[in-house]
Amino acid sequence: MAQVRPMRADARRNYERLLKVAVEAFAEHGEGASLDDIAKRAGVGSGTLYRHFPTRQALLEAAYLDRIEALAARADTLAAERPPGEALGEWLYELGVGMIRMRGLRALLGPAVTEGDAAVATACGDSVRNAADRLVRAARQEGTLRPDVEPMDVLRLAHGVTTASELADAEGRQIRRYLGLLMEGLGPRDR
Amino acid sequence: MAQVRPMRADARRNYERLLKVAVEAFAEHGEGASLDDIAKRAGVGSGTLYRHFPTRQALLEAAYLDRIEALAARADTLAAERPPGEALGEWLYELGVGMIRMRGLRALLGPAVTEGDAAVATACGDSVRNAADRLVRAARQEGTLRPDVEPMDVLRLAHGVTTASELADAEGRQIRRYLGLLMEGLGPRDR
DNA sequence: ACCTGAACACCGTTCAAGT
DNA sequence: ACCTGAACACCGTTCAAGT
Repeated sequence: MAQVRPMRADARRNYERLLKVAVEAFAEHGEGASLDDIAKRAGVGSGTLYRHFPTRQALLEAAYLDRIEALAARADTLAAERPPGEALGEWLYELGVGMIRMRGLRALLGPAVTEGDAAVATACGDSVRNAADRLVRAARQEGTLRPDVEPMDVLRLAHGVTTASELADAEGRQIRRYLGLLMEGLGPRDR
Repeated sequence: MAQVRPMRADARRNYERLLKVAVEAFAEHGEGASLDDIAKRAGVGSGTLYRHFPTRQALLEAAYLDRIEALAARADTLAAERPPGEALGEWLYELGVGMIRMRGLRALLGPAVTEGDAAVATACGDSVRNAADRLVRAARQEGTLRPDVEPMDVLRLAHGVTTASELADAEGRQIRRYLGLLMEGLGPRDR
């Protein structure tokens, strides 16, 4: 692994300003927020934005990296505090609430759960997939999750249910209920 | 209701060419297909497209109206042929397959299941909601569907599950399985 | 009554020129 | 080494001029 050379002072400053403005812009206008506008609001030329973040996905990833890591850490906390099935359900709920509150997070997580043969190995994707892996494995062992359901299935379905609850209302008030119905379906067969 | 005056011959011709090209373009490039390109390919000025279809939604609706009506009719056929729960499941499956095959149909149906206090009363939306209404009511009566689940909930969740299966792979090979898990969750509580 | 296409605004992306 | 901003391509939308 190449040692990452420290950025020049002005580059570092621009990088940080861009991230700060990007989070605001994504919150305001969703994942489609104008990149040109972000550059302008950050007071840099558009070329500078592209230099630091060659694609929209790269910018999204950098902007939400810390919240993704917080979510991953939260998975461990929940796993330690509650029985596996409950931990998984609560984690998915918090993930869903995050995707609704921080518009742009969902756009970032979509590709991470897509069967993209390559190019999906992003840092964010790995964090989320690993967290889901741990929770799903435990719930399966406990017997509260069907054995044929994979972590990726759970992530995709949670993503879909979040979308569904956003269709109900923009604030996602149905998310808990919809996730409950999903979890019921993911439980062991019993008839 | 105002009597709809017949279109002038050239207008009618343009209208139809636009629809035909639009279906192709949406299939090829998804809901975001370039309107300018559609006009060009249909051999009309861009103004003509806007005259006939003031918004992208209006074009989507006109393009898919017949398939929506076929789906609504299909609901009645299924209701006559199978027990209610099965009819609902199969109908949702066919709806999902349609949304994956005809990219653009999902974009059309999204707003139709959104809690938009107004402006949602489109012809397409009404057809789909009515069909879902009949199937859901019957399944509830039969006892294979939880009584607290509304038709709109079912439509939204099916929409979400379809999105989830498209995340798995572009052809939606998981849709049957994912819908099965959802239907399990929508069944009566039994423990 | 309907159509055309130029005009305008906006956005993404690249790259030559600057420091 | 990094930044700037003009330049280009593309798209949505409107509207004056045409038939």
